[in-house]
Amino acid sequence: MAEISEFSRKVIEWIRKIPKGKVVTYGQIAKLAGEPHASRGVAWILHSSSKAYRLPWHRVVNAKGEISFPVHSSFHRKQKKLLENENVEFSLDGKINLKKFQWQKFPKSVQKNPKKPQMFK
DNA sequence: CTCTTGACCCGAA
DNA sequence: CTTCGGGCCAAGA
Repeated sequence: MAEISEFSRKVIEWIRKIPKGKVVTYGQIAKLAGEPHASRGVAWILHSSSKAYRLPWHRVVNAKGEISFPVHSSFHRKQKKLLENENVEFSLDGKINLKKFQWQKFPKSVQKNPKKPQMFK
């Protein structure tokens, strides 16, 4: 196993815990892993480690509930098919109803953190 | 070793 | 509505 940071390990761990029929956004995983702004790293970890760790990468979508791949891409069609096989519904626009299918690990109150250190003006 | 890239998210203008 | 920039991570050249 390659030596990876704790963050990556958490990301992989969380992804493996995604229940069937649920989807998670990149930002969601990043928050769960303790890095609210590391959604980019999450994406790359999936991209790179999905094969090595056998991760359900198809359950990870962007914040819009849409598959990140181009519509004409075979990956897009493959991911959509995998999700539909898990009873995940797509709208006509190809979007997923996050209200129903997003995997919410913790309540909303936790998502809004009263302490926001950075971002000075 | 450094530099670039990649399947992104969020907020501001 | 669109466009832009900042932020984080790891792997590859």
